[in-house]
Amino acid sequence: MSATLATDTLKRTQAERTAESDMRMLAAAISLLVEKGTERTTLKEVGERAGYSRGLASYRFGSKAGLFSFIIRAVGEDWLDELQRAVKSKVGVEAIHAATDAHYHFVSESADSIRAFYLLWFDSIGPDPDLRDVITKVHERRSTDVANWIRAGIQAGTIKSDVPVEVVAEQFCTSIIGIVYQWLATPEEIEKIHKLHEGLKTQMLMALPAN
Amino acid sequence: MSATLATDTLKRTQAERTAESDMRMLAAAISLLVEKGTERTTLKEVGERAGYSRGLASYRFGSKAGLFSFIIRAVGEDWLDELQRAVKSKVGVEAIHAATDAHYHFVSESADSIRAFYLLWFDSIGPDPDLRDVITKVHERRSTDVANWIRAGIQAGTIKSDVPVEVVAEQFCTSIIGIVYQWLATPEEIEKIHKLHEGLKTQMLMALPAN
DNA sequence: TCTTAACTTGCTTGTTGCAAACAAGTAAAT
DNA sequence: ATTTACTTGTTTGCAACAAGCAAGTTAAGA
Repeated sequence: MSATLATDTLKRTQAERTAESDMRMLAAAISLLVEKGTERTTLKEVGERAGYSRGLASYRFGSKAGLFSFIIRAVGEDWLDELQRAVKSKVGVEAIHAATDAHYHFVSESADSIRAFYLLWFDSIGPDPDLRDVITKVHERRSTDVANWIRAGIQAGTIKSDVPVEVVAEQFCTSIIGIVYQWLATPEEIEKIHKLHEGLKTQMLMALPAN
Repeated sequence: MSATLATDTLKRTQAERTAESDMRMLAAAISLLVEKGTERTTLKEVGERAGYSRGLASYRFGSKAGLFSFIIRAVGEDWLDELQRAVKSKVGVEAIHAATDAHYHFVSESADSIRAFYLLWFDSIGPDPDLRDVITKVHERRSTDVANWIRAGIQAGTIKSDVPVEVVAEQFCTSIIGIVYQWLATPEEIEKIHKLHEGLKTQMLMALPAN
């Protein structure tokens, strides 16, 4: 019993305790979301699968919506950064293509955290203003990232200066959402998902003409 | 009391009885879905708002998933037909543009039934195989409709014969889904929704080049 | 500085309210 | 009379919250 956790040799600080229970409940929630979807994921089971009591998830996150927005924050931040890293210092169409490739890459690897993240994304349509706001924030962050890549392309002279930057950025993000829906609905058709990503790349190529 | 329903003057056949309760529960469910979303719509309230007992919706549809797939069938069929009617005998890019315009038109009119339909559409990601199958069917129907418009355009000679028909059709449907998500998430930004529809039209124009 | 008492925070258990699902009954049509 | 539409009773399970227990933290008095 004392050997279940490497860090279990007594005297953990309170901060360490919550950090660990947060991490373990996050992992438990993600695996449950992937297994059963948002509806049938229960706070009770999250706590128990994490190795705690049935009540802890409720207590810590206040509500199901609270847990869900915690997950989105935790996974979302990481992931936006990951996409940025894939793009590195690229600009214009190159940046967008790199981001699209990276997106397909992560999706095809099917990391549980990404799948859970997008499950919650589509759950946000419901009238929990809590969740909705968090998603809206992630969406805006993504959209401005894309717009900035386009603007940088214009400045670098690889994209005509009269393209409607924000509109194209929104189109890109909208297409990504559509693709993600397909992926969640029919994860087995990975080849279709790949084609849709490739199609999006050529679509952006046409929407962002060179000078 | 006796005047609440025009058709209430006794002696209705069993078929009429269920047809009416089905209709009234459908209407009640749609209004509840629009007001509260899928999560907080209860079978109890559907029955009561329709003017029946708390138990009827449960009894008739068996489960929440049962009610939801009934709604999708009822609204979905009508609506696919409506789109076909807007397209009439047009083919090729013209047909797709007409369908896109019609889609925007219905969405901007914000008929409750359409909104409820799409709320359920996004709910189908969860692991209710029941709902998922119904949605998949509607999606496939829509996709083949689009593919047929493209093929007809090729036959009519207005579209080059080497375009990947199914891929473009899937791209179109995927973009529509993305746009619908935006509409559900931020219904107040109707101008953005309009621009996304227009953008989709030019996107399809480029994906389906003339001979 | 050690001890220990007061407190703060993490976590658990008890309870309530409510919805889904189903069973068993009543009323209306055939 | 029997099938079919609908209602009412009951069970089960979860979210939400309240109240308690246990572990960690701070500080006063030696």
